[in-house]
Amino acid sequence: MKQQAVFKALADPTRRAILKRLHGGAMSAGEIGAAFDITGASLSHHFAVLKQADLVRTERRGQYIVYSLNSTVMEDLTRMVLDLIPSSGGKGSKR
Amino acid sequence: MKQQAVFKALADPTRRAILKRLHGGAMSAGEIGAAFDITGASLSHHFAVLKQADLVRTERRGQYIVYSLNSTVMEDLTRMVLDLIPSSGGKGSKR
DNA sequence: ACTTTATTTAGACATTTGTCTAAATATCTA
DNA sequence: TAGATATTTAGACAAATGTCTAAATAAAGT
Repeated sequence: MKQQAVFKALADPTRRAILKRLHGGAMSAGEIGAAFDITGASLSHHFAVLKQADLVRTERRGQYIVYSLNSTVMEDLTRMVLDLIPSSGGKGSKR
Repeated sequence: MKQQAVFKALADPTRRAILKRLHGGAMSAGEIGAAFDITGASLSHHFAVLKQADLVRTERRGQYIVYSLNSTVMEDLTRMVLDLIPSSGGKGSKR
């Protein structure tokens, strides 16, 4: 599974901000990057990490590359976290 | 808030395993460490990271130091993650 | 008081991470 | 085709991370 990749991806504040930025819907790399004070190259690196964790999807739209949240993996994330917490009804609740 | 510290702490698989190990209740550092193939010093480092994130509590019990989950912060964690996911009723659902 | 057991601290070291600049690739438009 | 715009890739570099060994601290049992 991609558990490790997902948690690693979430460990960086810029990447968490990118995910939040995508709540409103799909955006191009440039639009997302406008909110951050780092180079496009650094942004692209963060996108790669998010993509590897399968947290975002990409689609080329002409000149642009459009990013969107992968809600499936987002749900997996919820499960992963709940699994970390006791008494959540998950595998962890070994009573 | 400790958001960054919490996500950083969760980024390491050993630390996530430690948290899971504590589901069953409080355990001494040594008991926890028995499950891992790293030195006590490395374990201690992981404990420090978890403590800084306020994910665990410590209490000296004679010769031992006993660790337990801090369920308050665990709940905060849930909120943080849900906040990362759209349409979860949190701040993110700006509609 | 000494010894043993449990845990942390200090310091070193290799690996990973986040950032940058410069160059490459892809697409659009004149 | 040439030039402009958007994004990624390659390579470098400092800082952070996870690990180790050795030494320090704390409590318990003789």
